[in-house]
Amino acid sequence: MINIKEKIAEILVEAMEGLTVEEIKDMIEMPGDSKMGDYAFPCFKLAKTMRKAPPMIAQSIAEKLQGNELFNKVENVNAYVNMFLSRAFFVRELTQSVATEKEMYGSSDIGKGRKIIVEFSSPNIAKPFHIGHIRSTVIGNSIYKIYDFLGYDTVRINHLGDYGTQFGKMIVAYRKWGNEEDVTKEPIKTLLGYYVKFHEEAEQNPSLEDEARDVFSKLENGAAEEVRLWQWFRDESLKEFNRVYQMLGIEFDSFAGESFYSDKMERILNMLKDASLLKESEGAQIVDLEEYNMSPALITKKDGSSLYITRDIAAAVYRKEHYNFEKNLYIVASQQNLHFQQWFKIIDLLGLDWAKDCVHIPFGLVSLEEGTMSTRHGRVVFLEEVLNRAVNQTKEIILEKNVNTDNLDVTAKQVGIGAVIFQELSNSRIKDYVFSWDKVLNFEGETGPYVQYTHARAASVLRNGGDSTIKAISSPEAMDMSYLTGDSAYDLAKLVYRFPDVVMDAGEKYEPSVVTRHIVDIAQSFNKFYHDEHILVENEEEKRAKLLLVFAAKQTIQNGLKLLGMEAPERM
RNA sequence: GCGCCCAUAGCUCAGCUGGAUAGAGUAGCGCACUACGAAUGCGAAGGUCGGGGGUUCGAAUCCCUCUGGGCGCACCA
Repeated sequence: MINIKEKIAEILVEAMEGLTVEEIKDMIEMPGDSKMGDYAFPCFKLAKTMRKAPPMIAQSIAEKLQGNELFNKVENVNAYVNMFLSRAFFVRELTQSVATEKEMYGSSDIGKGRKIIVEFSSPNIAKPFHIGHIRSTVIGNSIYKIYDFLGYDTVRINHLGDYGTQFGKMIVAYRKWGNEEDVTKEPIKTLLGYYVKFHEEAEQNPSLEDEARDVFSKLENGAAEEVRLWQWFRDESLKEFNRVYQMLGIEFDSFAGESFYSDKMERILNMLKDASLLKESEGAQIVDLEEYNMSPALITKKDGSSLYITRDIAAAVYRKEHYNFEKNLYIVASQQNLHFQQWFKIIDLLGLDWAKDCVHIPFGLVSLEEGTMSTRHGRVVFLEEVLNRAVNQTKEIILEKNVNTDNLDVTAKQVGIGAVIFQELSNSRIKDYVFSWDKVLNFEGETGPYVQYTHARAASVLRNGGDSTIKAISSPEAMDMSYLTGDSAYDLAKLVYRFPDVVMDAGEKYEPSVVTRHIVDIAQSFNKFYHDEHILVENEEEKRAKLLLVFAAKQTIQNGLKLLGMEAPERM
């Protein structure tokens, strides 16, 4: 498809000395108000170099552009050059591209041969998968989808929290109060119970903490009984996690969690020693980061056992050697900002120049109305329950509205789970939010169901279009686009046109909400078009042209939903 | 105490690397189903962009400062 900004810049470059096409391109704006044109060029900055008043510069530029086939009108308003595209020409270009590229519309090959690792979800074994975990899981999955769509060679890693002192606690608790039958029957709830009980007891009896650390130390040294229990807890937990991943339609390329690096940490310790970075303090080994304005990083405890920072360093080194990534992304809560800053600095100090390629992508905190979520106090909302309730609610709505679906259960799942995902990806990552049932079960306004509904509605129109639809899509070049020059049709086309840029932008910012927002805009614009214009008209030429635009909108919404990790139902 | 993040309509949030009159959704109010799906659309109303300085032709956006909130800061992850 033609790149309009570039085209404009190429024409303008002749009129402006000393500026490159790229620089001019960056100066071109797309006004929010279409009365001021489709593209605009502010001339204020040029005043100094060209030594002329901005309005005069605008006037001469406008004259240069007038008469070009790309534009319908070019005018000079308040030192802005406002450009109005030739609508028929534009809509033709656009709809042809979408009809040709279809499910690849918006994709790119800029990532070809470039490896990117996305670490996300990473729940703690033996603890429930609660609503706090949805963020890393869903945001990470979408970032993976976006990079995949941009042509990158992606690796999804679930860095399971399957190691550490918490397992010492779990094992101690199991031995004191647990039994095998309960764990097998309901693994996570039972294990959580042990964990909670452990902390209650430990308040009275602090020596339990030491006992737990001791047990973890044994586990790390390969003691048979400890390893057996740990393995069992891990297996049972994974079964339960996989059920949630399946509901969400999320997969991973690797489940190499923290335990995977158990035998790779000694090497890291040696590297740190060789670089003279290790220092003893209060019996523990630390890296002093004071001159970088950070608190010291604790590498090993006084009993010699490891901490997660060392595992993260070991994981990064392993990944560099095993995958040779170009970028290594961590979708982890903002609470861990300092942790990442610390160990990024440490690998930098180790002289590993790829430290700069490791990126922490933080997101805000989810809390409950009654306060911060706390696993050990049992104050959590289970993700599975949220998903199930959303699905049930959807079922009720479908039955109540008596709409036609192919399959009630499948559709309810697509819409209900989609609603939860969509809401999660609606706002900027970094914002904190308070979980509320009312909000997560509300399907009106800027929600997933709204976008999916719009998609289904477009699908319905295309079905009703029958043969005309097929002809429109198969030979888009044979269309009379003058039927698509009305404001609502044209506004829709402009939004569809921006989709590839939006995907790119979302990738650069690691921000799926950019895609979410944009498909809401497209849906709104489509619904307006739908109300303003009759699509299935008598005139075959007009009908086909309009169906082609409907197809372009529907396809773009679908591509966007896929990038969020959602389904795009044909009926709902 | 130190560090990082957030603050825009009653509520939840957009606002692109500074650009023309700050936009959606939601709640409340008033409309529109004899056209292709009303989980929809349209209209009116709703703002000292947390306060104060500064840079600039131009600031919600950049800099400084204050206030309010969140998170983190040694043997958990």
